[in-house]
Amino acid sequence: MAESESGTVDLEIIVQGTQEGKKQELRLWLRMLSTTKLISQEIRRRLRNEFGATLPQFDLMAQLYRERDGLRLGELSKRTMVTNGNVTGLVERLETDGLVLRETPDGDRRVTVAKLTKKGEELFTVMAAAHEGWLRDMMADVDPAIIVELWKDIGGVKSSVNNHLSGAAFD
Amino acid sequence: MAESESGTVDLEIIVQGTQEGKKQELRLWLRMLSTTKLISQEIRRRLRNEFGATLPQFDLMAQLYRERDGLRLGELSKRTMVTNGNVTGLVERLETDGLVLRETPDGDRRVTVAKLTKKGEELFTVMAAAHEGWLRDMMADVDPAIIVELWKDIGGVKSSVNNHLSGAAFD
DNA sequence: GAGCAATATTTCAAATGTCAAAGGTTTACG
DNA sequence: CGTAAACCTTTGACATTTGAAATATTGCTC
Repeated sequence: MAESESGTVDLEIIVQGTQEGKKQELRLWLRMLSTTKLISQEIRRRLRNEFGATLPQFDLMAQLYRERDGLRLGELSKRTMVTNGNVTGLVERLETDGLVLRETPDGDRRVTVAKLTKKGEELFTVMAAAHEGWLRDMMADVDPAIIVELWKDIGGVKSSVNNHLSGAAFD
Repeated sequence: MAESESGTVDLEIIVQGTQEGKKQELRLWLRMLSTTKLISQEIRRRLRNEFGATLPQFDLMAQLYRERDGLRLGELSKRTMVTNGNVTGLVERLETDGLVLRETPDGDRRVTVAKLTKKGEELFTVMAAAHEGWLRDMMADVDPAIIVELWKDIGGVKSSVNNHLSGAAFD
């Protein structure tokens, strides 16, 4: 990081400017998208082969795992970035498998809260450990310092995107 | 976690090591995933509102646009990172809308080649320009140098992942 | 307390996505 | 030739996804 402060003009920037200069964002986006797809597919494959689970199910369970008191479906929807209607079906299937249960709190009958069952917790614990290992494996060739830097810089991208949405959203 | 090179010990690494040290990859992955989802949703929304198109359709057309002679469905499947069966339906719908056409080459009747129609080309040209602009907007707050750096470093991640897949794939 | 806006979830139709199996075609080999 | 292996696409069963409309419940206002 930190090239060319004030005063001097950096050659690299000039080169970029003349070569392309405009489509850097598009190029970055395409690479982010393909890399994310690649990793997703790999995780999906392993979740399926080793646990008979799907990635959205894993994501949903991950959210419930860190909120042992359960989450309202709307909250689940926000945290998993999945639409409401989608959460309904997802939770339904997980309930069928006995991994999640639904209950309506006394105070407000509009609300449905989903929780992990004992069985769900146990399964998730195993899956989460495997999942973390898969990611370490996949990124094994990447310098740890780069990983930290990527995390920060992608955070910057995320913030920028959040500030330029047409609809409404945040982090 | 294999830190510490020879001689000097970097403070930052120590801090990382004591704080977490292990889950950096997972943390990065979660951020990549959420950021990608965020951008995807925004692009999807705008494609729908402004052009009545979907993101997978746009992706598919983008591939055909840069291969004016058309692509075999298998090639389309690889480039869009979508399964064969999915490409079939995608192309079918685009054909219904008159944006894409299918033809079987003389030499090999197993093959189906998809091409953009005139109408498809014209629509894609307009969409692509808008699409690029949206990305520039969304990433407007990110330093251009960071964008280039992210592109490179994510490339490194992609390579690493490709080298550690359980199934088979490449770039 | 009747009516209505705000909340929260579900339902619905259409599209996308995976995987596995089935269908044709071509190629290679004996 | 004739058959088996290899190749390419489609089909089928399910799961996920979105967006919009429908339901249900609560809370507020007059």
